[in-house]
Amino acid sequence: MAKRYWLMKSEPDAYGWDDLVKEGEGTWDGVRNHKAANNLRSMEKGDQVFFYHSNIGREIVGIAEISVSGIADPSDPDQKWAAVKLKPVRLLARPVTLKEIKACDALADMELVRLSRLSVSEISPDEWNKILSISEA
DNA sequence: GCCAACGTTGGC
DNA sequence: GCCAACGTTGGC
Repeated sequence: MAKRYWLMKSEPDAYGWDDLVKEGEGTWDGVRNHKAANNLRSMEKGDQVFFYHSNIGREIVGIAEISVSGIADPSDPDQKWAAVKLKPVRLLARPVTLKEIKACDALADMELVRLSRLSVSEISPDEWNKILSISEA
């Protein structure tokens, strides 16, 4: 399957970009929302992920890549929920804030904006490239 | 199976 | 700290 793009949110207090870099590889578990879990199940090794900091910063800070997909959530005793592992790729040239995303017509109906509580959402290649171009502008 | 009440998340 | 959006729960 073609490479896909995702956006994952985390509160930096709980698990931020710095933690991911420190560990080298992070497990994305603890997701207890069906829509988000479906997205996790759709991910494949090599997919690219924007790492978004919610609450503190409210900005996309870096790019990560799925390193292991389709595993069971280790924090779930029933092993019903999905999880993936991901590795940091690089920081963005500069963070792209939620404000900038909302201000951009091409990005205004991203799931991030429409469903602010969804912790894992899919991003179209166009949206991905647009965000990259904002960060490098 | 419907719907109101409640809890949680996250932006402001 | 407040409020809106959404998911879940529980009564019927």
